Amino acid sequence: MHELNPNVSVDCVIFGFDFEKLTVLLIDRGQETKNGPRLALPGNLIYNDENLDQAASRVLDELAGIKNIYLEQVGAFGDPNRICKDADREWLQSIRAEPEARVITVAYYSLVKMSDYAPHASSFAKTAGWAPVSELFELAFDHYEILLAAKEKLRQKIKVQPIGFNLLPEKFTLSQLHKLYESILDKPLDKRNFRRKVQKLGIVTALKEKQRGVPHKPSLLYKFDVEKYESLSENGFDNFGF
Amino acid sequence: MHELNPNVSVDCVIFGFDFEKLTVLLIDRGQETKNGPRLALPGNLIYNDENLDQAASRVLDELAGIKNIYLEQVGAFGDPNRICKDADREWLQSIRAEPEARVITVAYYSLVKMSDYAPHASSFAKTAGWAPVSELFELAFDHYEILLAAKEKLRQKIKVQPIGFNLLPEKFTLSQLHKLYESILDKPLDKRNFRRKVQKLGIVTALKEKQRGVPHKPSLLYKFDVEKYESLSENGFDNFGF
DNA sequence: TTTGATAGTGTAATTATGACACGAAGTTAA
DNA sequence: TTAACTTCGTGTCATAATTACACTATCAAA
Repeated sequence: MHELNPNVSVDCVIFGFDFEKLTVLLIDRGQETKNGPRLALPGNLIYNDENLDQAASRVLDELAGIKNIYLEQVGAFGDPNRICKDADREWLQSIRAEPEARVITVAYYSLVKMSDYAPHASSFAKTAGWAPVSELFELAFDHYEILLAAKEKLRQKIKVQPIGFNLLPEKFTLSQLHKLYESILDKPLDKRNFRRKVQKLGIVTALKEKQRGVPHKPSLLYKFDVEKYESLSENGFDNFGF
Repeated sequence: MHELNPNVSVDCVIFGFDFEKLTVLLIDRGQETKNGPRLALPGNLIYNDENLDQAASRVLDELAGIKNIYLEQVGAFGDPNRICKDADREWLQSIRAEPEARVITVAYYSLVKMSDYAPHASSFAKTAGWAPVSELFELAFDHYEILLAAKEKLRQKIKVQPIGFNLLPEKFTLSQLHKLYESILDKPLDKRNFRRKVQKLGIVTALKEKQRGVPHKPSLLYKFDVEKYESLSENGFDNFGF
């Protein structure tokens, strides 16, 4: 039946990249609650006739207008006190949860091309906006904990699979890719070694086109080469790591 | 309140190692159901006043008498049809789930020293027993899918952290460790290269003691050296990979 | 034309990996 | 007691991957 499950929600950690830092999409719950910060991850209860992945996609679309993106489960979070029933009563009602129910949440992270998604307001969130991950230190509920877990999953995943391209536009420079990897891995990577490695992987193709309008030497643009990536994967190659 | 949550369960993939193959602890539900095999992962509904990790530990203890072991979350599984309400009505009742409720499960995997745990029967399971992972092809509900996901998590994890020792007795031989890694990674590893790598890691210590009672040249015994491992970890070393 | 900013490039030393074979040390059975 | 069997334990060499490191080129703006 198409009804809300009062015990299970999904929360989405939507990562973006502003060419400088890794960012995350947050919603502003409008008013300070007694026990917590205003900023929260977009999330909502699931319906009983959808699976978890579908629920995450739906929430992403409803709350941020985002469709068809890279989405991966982080895990389930279920501390009995993860939501404070007193302080967050109003909030719980606004998402149609029963204020007395215990809510377990399944967290997802997703990677989007930041420019594609101008955050929009919804009935649930007064406003939504991008915040640099490294400048956040608290969020509502247990969402900061979820954010850290998502960041860690992303870090591990990107060491092993070339998913970073989901955060960049179709055409990008190797410097941008470089900074992206540094942001996610939280450590400096040698420029020349990075470029050598990327080029040896063989999954980026240089375009016959340069950056325009920059006040310095323009960089060659590259694209992620899906065909090459897939043919490598099919042939058992599985080391796309950094 | 200490009551069952009808919508959320935990299921545990308990891995063991019989010195030949990776095994998993399964319970036998006693009778064939209309739609599925008898063998299932140990699992049960959670209580509303425990967190998910606690629930997994509790279930492990109740269903298999296992305490204080390595435990890691695999993820949440929530397909609306993961449990067939008609065929499994009896089973649902036996674990006190409401037959009409939709149950989402949070899966964990754990690593135990097989010899420490003689599987026992419980009120939920007629019998419990170890089965080689590689010889299984179906399980009740979506448990085979969960098993595969757990195996994959374990594979990824062991590439990066020395958790394999949880599957071995205190004293073990390098050949046993070697076979363990081959079982988990599902591929042959060169003996000499493996031994070189393990020894260079510096987290096993040779004992002044040999294997006894084997009908061939006895092997030196080793132990996992927790202190060395921790001091390496603290100093930022993080490549325990294979 | 100078300044400032980023792009783009190569080498050499070190370390890690992968392939490969045989004598040693026990037990068992003839 | 000897022969057969099984697993243990070891080293080298070729190749590949990683690390550390510095200067010139190209563009825009002042």
